[in-house]
Amino acid sequence: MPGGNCQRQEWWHGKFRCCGYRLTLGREAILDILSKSEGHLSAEDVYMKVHPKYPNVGLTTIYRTLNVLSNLGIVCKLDFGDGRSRYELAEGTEDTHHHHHLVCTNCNKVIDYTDFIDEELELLRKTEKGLGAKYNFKITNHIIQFYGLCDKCSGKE
Amino acid sequence: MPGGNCQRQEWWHGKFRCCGYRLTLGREAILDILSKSEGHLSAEDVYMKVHPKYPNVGLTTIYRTLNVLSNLGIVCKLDFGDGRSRYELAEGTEDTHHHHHLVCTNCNKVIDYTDFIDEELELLRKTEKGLGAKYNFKITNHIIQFYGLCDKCSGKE
DNA sequence: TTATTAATGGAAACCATTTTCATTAAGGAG
DNA sequence: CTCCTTAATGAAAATGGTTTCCATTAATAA
Repeated sequence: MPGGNCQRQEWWHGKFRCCGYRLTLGREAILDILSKSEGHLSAEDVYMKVHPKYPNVGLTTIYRTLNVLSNLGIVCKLDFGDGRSRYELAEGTEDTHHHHHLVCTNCNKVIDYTDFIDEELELLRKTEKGLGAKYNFKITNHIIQFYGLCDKCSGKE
Repeated sequence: MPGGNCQRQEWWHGKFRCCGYRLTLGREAILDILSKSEGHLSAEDVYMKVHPKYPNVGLTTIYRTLNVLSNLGIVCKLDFGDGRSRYELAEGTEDTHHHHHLVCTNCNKVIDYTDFIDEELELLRKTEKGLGAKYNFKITNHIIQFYGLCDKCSGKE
């Protein structure tokens, strides 16, 4: 598992290569943005961040690249119920700490939390192993999300 | 918590009433279909099932009703990454057993599983309580999903 | 350097979902 | 039971995130 920026690039490089993908400027730009931003970016968010530095990278490429990255397991595609997909670097991509989400169903605010991670990891490991074997499923990722009303929204009613 | 069909209807009736919603034929039809079907229905799935018996219930009403039911916590809105939302009766709506999903990112096949539920429930109870207090979040629902490649799709590579 | 073919961008297409608006009907008041 | 208020509805149109098309560009292997 890579550590620094250089090694990380090498890693992506390798992942791309061995799957027959070409490493282009646009893709590197997108990976760069993702690794520098805190999660939950929509395709358009990524576009807005990439555009100033690389004005010739179109939104279509953002979508295509995010799909590729998602298929490779490098980014995780999320849905918070606001009609657009969100993307963040998947765990295992160094400096990404294991976390999950608390989503307000009213204002769509999202809180990352890292509590109970140890117990959670224990259960997840067991579950992944058990389910993987039972259903012959090759598990690559998981999502845990809690839904409810946030501080402000629960007060309003 | 209601048991039979009659009591269940009473329960919905009450939930609707106390929130100022009117109980219409269309809404009852939709609830009826949801309670008779195994989960993971898209809005259009519901429409197709409701239509033969109630041809004058439009797709718009299906969407509107599913939203209302989702807000009331009667149904749970899910996303399996295939571009359309899925709905199923939320837990706590009797005969709905606590379960989660195993989603194939290649063919979108979904497997329900109920393994490790006891340990999971323990963790969830703790997490909900802890997070609820810490962030002053009123948690009403949660989702746990594992992603990966199913039996068939992992063999293909 | 050249040839092959994946990658790209811009425009158009797609399609699930939402909005609009005129009409209908649920449910409380009398 | 009837009337009245207003939520609910359906059909059509609008919306908007995402994908597809296609001609052009550029990354990689030979």
